[in-house]
Amino acid sequence: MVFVGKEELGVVAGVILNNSSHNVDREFDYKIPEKFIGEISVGTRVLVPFGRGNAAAEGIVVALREESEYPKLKSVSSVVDKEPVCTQRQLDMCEWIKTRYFCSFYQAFKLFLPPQPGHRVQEWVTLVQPDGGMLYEKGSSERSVLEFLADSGGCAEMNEIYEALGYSSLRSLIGRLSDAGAVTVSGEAVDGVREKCVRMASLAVSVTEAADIIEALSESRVRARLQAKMLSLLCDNGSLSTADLVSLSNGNYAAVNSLVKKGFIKIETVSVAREVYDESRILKTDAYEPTEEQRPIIEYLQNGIGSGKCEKILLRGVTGSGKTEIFMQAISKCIERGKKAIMLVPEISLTPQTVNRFVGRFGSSVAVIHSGLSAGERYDQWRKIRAGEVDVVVGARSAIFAPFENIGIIILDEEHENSYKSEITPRYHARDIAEKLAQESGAILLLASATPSVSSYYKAKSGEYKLFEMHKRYNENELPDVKILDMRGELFENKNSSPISLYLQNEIGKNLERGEKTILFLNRRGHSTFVSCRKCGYVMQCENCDIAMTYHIKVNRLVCHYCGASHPNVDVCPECGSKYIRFFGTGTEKIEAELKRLFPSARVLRMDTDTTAGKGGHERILSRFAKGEADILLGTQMVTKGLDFPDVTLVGVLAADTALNIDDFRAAERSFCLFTQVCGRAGRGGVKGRAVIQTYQPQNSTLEFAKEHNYEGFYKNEIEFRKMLKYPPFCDIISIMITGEDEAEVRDCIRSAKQTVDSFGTGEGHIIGVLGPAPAPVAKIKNKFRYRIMIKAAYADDVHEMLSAVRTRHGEIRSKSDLTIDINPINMY
DNA sequence: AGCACGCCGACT
DNA sequence: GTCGGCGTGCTC
Repeated sequence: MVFVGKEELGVVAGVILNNSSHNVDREFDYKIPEKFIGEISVGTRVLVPFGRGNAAAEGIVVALREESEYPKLKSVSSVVDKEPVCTQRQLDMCEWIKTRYFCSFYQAFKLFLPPQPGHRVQEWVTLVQPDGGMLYEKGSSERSVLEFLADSGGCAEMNEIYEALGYSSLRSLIGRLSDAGAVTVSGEAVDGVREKCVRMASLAVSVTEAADIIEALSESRVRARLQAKMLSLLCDNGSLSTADLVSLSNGNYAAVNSLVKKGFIKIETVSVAREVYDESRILKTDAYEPTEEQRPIIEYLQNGIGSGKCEKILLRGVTGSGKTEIFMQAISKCIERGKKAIMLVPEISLTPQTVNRFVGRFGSSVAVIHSGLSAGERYDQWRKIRAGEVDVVVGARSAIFAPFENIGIIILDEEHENSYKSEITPRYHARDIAEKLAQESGAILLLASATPSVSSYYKAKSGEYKLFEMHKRYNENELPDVKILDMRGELFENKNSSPISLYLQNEIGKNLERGEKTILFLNRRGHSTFVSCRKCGYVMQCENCDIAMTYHIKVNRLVCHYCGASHPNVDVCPECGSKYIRFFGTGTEKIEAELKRLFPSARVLRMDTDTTAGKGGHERILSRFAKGEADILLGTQMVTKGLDFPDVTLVGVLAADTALNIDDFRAAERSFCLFTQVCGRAGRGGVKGRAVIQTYQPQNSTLEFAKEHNYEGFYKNEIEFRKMLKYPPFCDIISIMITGEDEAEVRDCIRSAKQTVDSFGTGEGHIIGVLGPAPAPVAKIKNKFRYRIMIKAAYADDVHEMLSAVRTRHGEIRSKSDLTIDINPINMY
């Protein structure tokens, strides 16, 4: 028994395993051997023997106790972490996430750690008696394993043996050998990501002694002169990394070693944090005097921070109204009160510019987390946060899990953004997590957007959130004039078959003449959205997905935008053999070609997933545009965010209809945001901008509201529609999806899920409606069939029992198909 | 998830 | 008569 503080800690650990299976997703008790007592606490990862084969499994200790109700305990076999990697508070949150999003405990737990590629458990089998094999018959599998081990130097990894010998029941075989005392099995957790280490050299003698040594060495031959130079470098700099020492002296490592041998210098290995920004190159900024609109909001936030009372606030401020300054002054106060701040930004907006603004204000007390960082960089950011070295985290969705305690404020900028919702298990929404976290920490939750989500604005209007609004653009720039262009007359009246209307062509021409910049937006990449045979009507489809393939002219290939598969373009129809292949639909590549044709001298930059691949791809294109290397920026969604370009005076939305007509109840909301955002890019820096939205449904009310920059009007209209048809925020939508390669099995599973749903009836009125089962709109992706049931429930929490039952039932069937439950999914395909 | 136990068909 | 199929239950 060991004593930590006043608390008496037990010798039994409650461990939850890293096992996604629902059946074993619970606590298992293990004895803590004498040698590990004191090393293991709640929040430490351990390896334990699990199952009949005693496979080494990783698990997280969630409880320590005196004794177990279970009589025959196995023992913890090794300890993974020197220190606990999470707190009790975080473990409680895991439980909450597990319940709410129907993932396993360990999947939730992993959210709180930096991603660790290469982290795995190895099982080592070691030969005990070198001649033990003699006990077994020649040719027996036991004998083969022992011989293999002897050949491998007496020790091998379980997988290695399996791959070499291929026995299907290797584990039980090893188990028998272990019982017989011929081998031992041990587990080891290996890490792909480690601390970065640097060897630092410093003087082992005093500076005066060094001076004498330098003099003596300088008088000797060539090589010793190098040593003298190194010594004098160290005299000047105190200590240097061995690499710097070698490069600064223009020398080599032999000289360094020689100095060590002579005892003049000493070398220590120190771990260093990988830096993700260079503070010295970022201009320091100070808070500025807030405007009349900003002041009351800043004051309100500053008064609330540190009160220990959770408060939820929605800030609606038009683009350019100075929201960021409000965030920074609030964070400033938060730090002053000794509390931590989390600043969430959509991944796509997390540019060096964004980071620089925060680092410029808060210096090195900022940690940054986003997907562009290497695993090592993320790990170091995580360690810095955990060690309490920073006060502010700026990051994308996953930064909400930063290992902070004592949080004062959580900010979600662009709170309407879809990227806050995770589309992989655990399918959490950062806004929900933030709300829960703010509640538990007694922190301020600040949601901000120019076009808040309908749900959040509704909550603000009904008093759940406090609402602040800002209507003035900071530099008093006017919002652009928006023209809704009716494309219906284009072909027959204007005899124009180009996807760019004559009006827009004319406007682009004017901009080119005046040397002003243009942004064109089209929500489809590639050249043609589908390719089909004019003779038989066959549409080129992906072999693995139930989706038409997109033609990409640059590589002359057909590409599937769902699974990424591609194959060479076809000349003849694979179905009927005719040569009449035709390309339909318009993507960014086709527009690029069209612009070349219409304006041969214009410099066009295309920005989509294809041109921004790789690290810093966005940045590269945006900065080229900012530097004036192009006249027209053409791209998908990504041109609507990011840098501000002062000389953009014209924005064109080429096909508004693709956004307006998506089969999703949020189509209007998304379109409104999109158009508002993209139009907001026109006209900064004094010149009034123009925006042109091309559409075949000019009477559409969403377009009208976007034209007028009328969020309130849009909201009133939209909330009525949602209320009438019972859509969020008046309900939660739950998707139950089965995916698998065997279509018949997938159908069986979804039917059984439907039976379970039906058996709950309307769940005392909690269930508003059930749709399906039916194939999902994209019925197959990557060779997996997808069947789905959609449920509308007043509150997702109220139907938890029913969903739980669906999952339990699916577990009982033991099918190879997967079940996914998604609360308020973003993608409806 | 794995793995063992257990009860029914085609093989020496 | 046995070898091996995968249905069912358990894992601290």
